[in-house]
Amino acid sequence: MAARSYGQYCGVTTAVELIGERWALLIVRDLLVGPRRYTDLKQGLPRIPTNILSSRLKELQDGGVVRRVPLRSCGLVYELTPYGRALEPIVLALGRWGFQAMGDPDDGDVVTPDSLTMALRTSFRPDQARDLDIELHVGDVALRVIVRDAALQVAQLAPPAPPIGGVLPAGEPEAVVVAGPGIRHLIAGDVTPAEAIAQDLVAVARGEERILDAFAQAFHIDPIAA
Amino acid sequence: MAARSYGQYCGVTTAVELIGERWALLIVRDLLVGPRRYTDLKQGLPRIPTNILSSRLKELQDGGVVRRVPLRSCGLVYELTPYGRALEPIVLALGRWGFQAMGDPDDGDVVTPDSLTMALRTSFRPDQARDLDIELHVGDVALRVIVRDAALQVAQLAPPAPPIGGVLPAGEPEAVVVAGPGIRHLIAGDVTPAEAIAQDLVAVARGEERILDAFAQAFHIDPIAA
DNA sequence: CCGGATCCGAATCGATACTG
DNA sequence: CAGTATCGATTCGGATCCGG
Repeated sequence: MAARSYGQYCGVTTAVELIGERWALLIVRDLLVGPRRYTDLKQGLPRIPTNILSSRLKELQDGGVVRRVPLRSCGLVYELTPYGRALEPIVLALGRWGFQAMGDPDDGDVVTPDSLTMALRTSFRPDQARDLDIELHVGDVALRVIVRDAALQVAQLAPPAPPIGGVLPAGEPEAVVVAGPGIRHLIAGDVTPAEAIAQDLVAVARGEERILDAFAQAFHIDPIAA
Repeated sequence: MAARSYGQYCGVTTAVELIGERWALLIVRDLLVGPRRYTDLKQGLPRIPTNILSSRLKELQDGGVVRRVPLRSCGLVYELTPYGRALEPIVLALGRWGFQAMGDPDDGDVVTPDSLTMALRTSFRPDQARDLDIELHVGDVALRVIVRDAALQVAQLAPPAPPIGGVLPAGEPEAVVVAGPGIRHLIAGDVTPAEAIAQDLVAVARGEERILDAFAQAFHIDPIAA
């Protein structure tokens, strides 16, 4: 009853009624990284009005997409239901599609830990990836990015405390990579790793610059054939 | 500058800013069937206010998703750009996802030729499909559905004249199938073809009832594993 | 008929403040 | 921490109108 109906009996329409409202899919995006508390979501979506976050969570619960789970250690988290988790390939595909249209960031655009985590998942190519273990900084966000046996693992380091259930990987990364928004040119294959360094899109603060070859191979989004 | 920004530098966010406004993805759904005129779109989306249709088309053009093409035979059509057409797997996946949540139709819900066409594409399994040629009626909508060599072809018959570029298949269909909304239970595999007939979800008006076996095999959506 | 543009009331959204 | 309340700013929906 939350969403005004489109008046059509159709799967796409039903889907859009469930997750098509403003902010809804971004909430799902963040929950795909892991369960989150109300406050975590609010921080990860800095511009969302709190009443809207509240409404969306209620609607997503009514739609069977999200579940509210009390924690034994006080507090509660929101997490995706299996049905909600089934959106993962769709959100990843949307991320790849939208990636093509990303220009330079507008003033005030931020990068959040969850959005960057999903961006990495979005561009990850299991079949091309060799093992890799780096610390990646973009803006304020710091992630530990580990590829092992064609599997991607991302842990959030700096801004807040590690999220619930997030286990910090032991050991030291092979390298520390510091990047800005221009890193998308590396992922898009517009520039080689060497060019990316030369143009200051990316810097390797510690470790060998050759690590970027492995990075660019593991994380890549092909342009849409015209 | 149409869409209010979410303030994040992220592919998913960019995608949602391009196609996340109300009605936008349904316009894309219809355009995935083929180029459409303004009036076609308005008919296929009976509840869309005309000013909204107008705004969305403008925004989709600005976003590089839709193109406005004047026809030599007078008039003009909207069609997807290659970038817009790249949404096809996403829209199909969303249709499959939303299908799981479809209950019975609400009062006033309609089925349109384009939505039914996309619903068939959504549920089509090329690897399982044997050749098939039927006329399918759901509500007022009549389609000619042809499977040949694991390829699906759908032509719209009754309500309006065949759409631009739509070629009516020659010859007679093997069968005429008349269904209601309950056909989704057949596609979901909740019922066998025989049960679907017994429960009056589907009727074979002409031809052999066994044709439904081929139909159910070609068009199927697996439930999401819980 | 086609392809919209305009106007206006209703519903939603955004920003801020406030509470258990 | 996890929301609710309030209120002005936008957007949406429905109807009408207009030029070709």
